[in-house]
Amino acid sequence: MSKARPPTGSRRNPRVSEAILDAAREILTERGAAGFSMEAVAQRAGAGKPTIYRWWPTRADLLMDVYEREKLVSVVPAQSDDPNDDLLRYTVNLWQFWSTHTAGQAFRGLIAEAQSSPAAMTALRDRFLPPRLSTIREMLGRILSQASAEEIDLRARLWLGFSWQALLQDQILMEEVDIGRAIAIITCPSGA
Amino acid sequence: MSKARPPTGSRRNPRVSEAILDAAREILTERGAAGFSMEAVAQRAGAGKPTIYRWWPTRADLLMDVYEREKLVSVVPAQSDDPNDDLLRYTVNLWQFWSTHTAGQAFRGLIAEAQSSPAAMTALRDRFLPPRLSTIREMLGRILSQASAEEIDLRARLWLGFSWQALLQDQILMEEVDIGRAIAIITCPSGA
Amino acid sequence: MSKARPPTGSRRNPRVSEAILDAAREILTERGAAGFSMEAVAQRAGAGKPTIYRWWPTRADLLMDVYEREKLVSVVPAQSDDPNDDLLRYTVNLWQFWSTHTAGQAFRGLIAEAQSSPAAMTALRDRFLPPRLSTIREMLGRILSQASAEEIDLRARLWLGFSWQALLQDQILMEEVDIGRAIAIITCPSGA
Amino acid sequence: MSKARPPTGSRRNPRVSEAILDAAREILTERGAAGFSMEAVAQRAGAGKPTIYRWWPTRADLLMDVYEREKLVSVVPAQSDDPNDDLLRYTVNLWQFWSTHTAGQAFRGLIAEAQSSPAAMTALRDRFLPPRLSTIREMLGRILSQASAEEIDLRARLWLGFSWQALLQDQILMEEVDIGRAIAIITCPSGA
DNA sequence: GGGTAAACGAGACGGTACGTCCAGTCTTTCA
DNA sequence: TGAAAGACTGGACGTACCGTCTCGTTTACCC
Repeated sequence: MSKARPPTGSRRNPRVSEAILDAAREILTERGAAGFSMEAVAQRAGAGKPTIYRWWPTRADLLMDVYEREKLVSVVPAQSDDPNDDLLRYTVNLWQFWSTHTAGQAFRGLIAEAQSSPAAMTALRDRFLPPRLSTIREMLGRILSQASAEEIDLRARLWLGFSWQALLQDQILMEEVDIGRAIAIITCPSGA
Repeated sequence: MSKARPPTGSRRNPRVSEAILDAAREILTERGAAGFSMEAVAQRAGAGKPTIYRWWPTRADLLMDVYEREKLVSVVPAQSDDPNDDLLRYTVNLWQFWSTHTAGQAFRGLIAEAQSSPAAMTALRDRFLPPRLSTIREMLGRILSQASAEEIDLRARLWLGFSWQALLQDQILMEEVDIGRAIAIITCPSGA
Repeated sequence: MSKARPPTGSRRNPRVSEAILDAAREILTERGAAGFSMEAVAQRAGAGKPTIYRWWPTRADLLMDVYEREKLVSVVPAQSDDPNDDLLRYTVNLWQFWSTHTAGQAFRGLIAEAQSSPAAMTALRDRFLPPRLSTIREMLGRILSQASAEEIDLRARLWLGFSWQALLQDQILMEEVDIGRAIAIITCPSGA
Repeated sequence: MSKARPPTGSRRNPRVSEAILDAAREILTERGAAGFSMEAVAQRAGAGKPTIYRWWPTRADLLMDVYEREKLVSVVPAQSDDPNDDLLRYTVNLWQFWSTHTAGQAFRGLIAEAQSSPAAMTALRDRFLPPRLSTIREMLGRILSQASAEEIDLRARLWLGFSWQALLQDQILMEEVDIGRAIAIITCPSGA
């Protein structure tokens, strides 16, 4: 599986990073989070393990990077004049993205890793999630324009949890209608 | 109707099961999900690995059993005349249970395991969660007495996801007020 | 694989011994010395391991017993008026016996066992071999009527070694002619 | 028991092989073939099991290697002008070698292993024995200069068997006189 | 334009854990 | 009371990865 690659000498070789990320992606797609090991990635990429560890010190780093690259391709928050629909579209796209691409497996692996590795937990909480939560908060803010930051944050967590429980139970195949109703609930106007 | 002859031979030794579950509990408490290995449990329990595998064929089985036994001790759904408060109490107790006992680590380990082991995923989804979701549905049903089963189920998932995201981010330390507000949101009356 | 068997309570049940020996024989035949374990025998016989250990305290005992029972069937030293031919016949029969029956595997297992178990070594040397060596000595004595006991014993060992090295190398398929020539050599008249 | 050893990186570290072979030798000497396990060798050598399996895929490989290294030290066929005496000397030396060194245990372990492992049998028959049988054939050839190859081969097997039966019965303590007489018999001139 | 430094493939290495098999012993049940 | 059978501890099996380390090779940059 090792592709012939001309060495670049003393500068970082971008082909190598590419090969490694490709390999990681392929393994996640073919064998899921279970088959994902640094060993397997190195093997498939035709790279040495130290090379991987040099650029991605932990498994979490690699998983996050794979996820990011996939993300670029598809999920982008829209900004129409119906913010409610924007959030629905975004959510539906995200679930789609998780179910049809490598990303779902990468994310599942990342969350699993975080349960046993403090470093991965930190990376997840402090690096990976914040920008994503921001996006959600921003969308929710457009819907509930008068709500406090705490209120928004709480609803963002509800949204996050709803998506996670579906992913982590391998139940991300859900009718758009149902997702819409869930969105409706977590955006319901706060009790006076 | 011929009476089946009861099998002869030694009976399962309850002290052994106890020792194994105790060891598992202690390891989860002391070292968290990361340090939890069948090997370590066997070691600490002074038991042979085959003995463990005889009664708990997979890691998930053992984790679930540890969780169950802990559960008996503490979290029980109340049934007062304020169903809204019942749900809050239950949730607060559960988070408390997760944070102060072994249970949180066991559950985190179980969810992580399910991400890479199909058997664990099946066990989680088909054996572990159903009774718990039932409890939640029942409580939600008392609050939203006119809602359809699908509606209740959806809100149960929202509740589940909210709890999971907190647990899986190691953020189960939350003000009771906030939990209350989250509960309020997922029980908000469906838009007429 | 367990055959239904009425239990007999506090008297030894001959059916059990039979079942165990049968199982041992079958396993040796089907899987060779490699697959022969007390566990497997107990399993196949539908017996408990302690039952086996009660009557055959070591693996060697069981192997020897299996060998003995097979032996009754076939190899008997003849006693014609050509003692040289008697020995040849006996040897050829023995090799045949080893190659076509369970016995070869049992014997190989016994010798192997003796290399790591002092008890098995003792049993082999002091119980199993003596009667067999006697038979050989007796036959050799008829051929070399004037040789001393030491002389006979030495040649018996040569005969024994010749057969063993063939068995232990899985090379017991040898032309009768060659066996005959080997016999001729070890019975050659001692140098004057 | 692990001795500090500088790592050598991507080239095989000879100190490691040494440590492993030393450990294997020591265990054979101290505990005999019975106590010889890959686990114990790894433990004593301060090496990981995979390291052992990398270089010696089977137990037989390791036993053979231990045997070879010992051999270098002592048993070498002489070539005087009395070929008969050469063979005697060689045999006596070999038995001595088996009885006073680690080698006897290694060889016994190897033969035992071959009875239950086809791979070990192959290694024994196709790799280990041939050079040794050649030596013997060569010596016998010098004694019986007119004998055919088949004749020599047969007598080589007699010699081999004689040595084996002594080793495998733990009876390698034999008077040199007796060994001499056995040699005399298997080198007796073939009947006209 | 020759020497140095970094990146890289390769893979050895000590470890930990896996899940399984077997040896022997202990305990319980039943005739 | 003693035979039978299942449960048990414990040790070894052979394998998969972990993360670290050291090699030797190949450029790219700097003096």
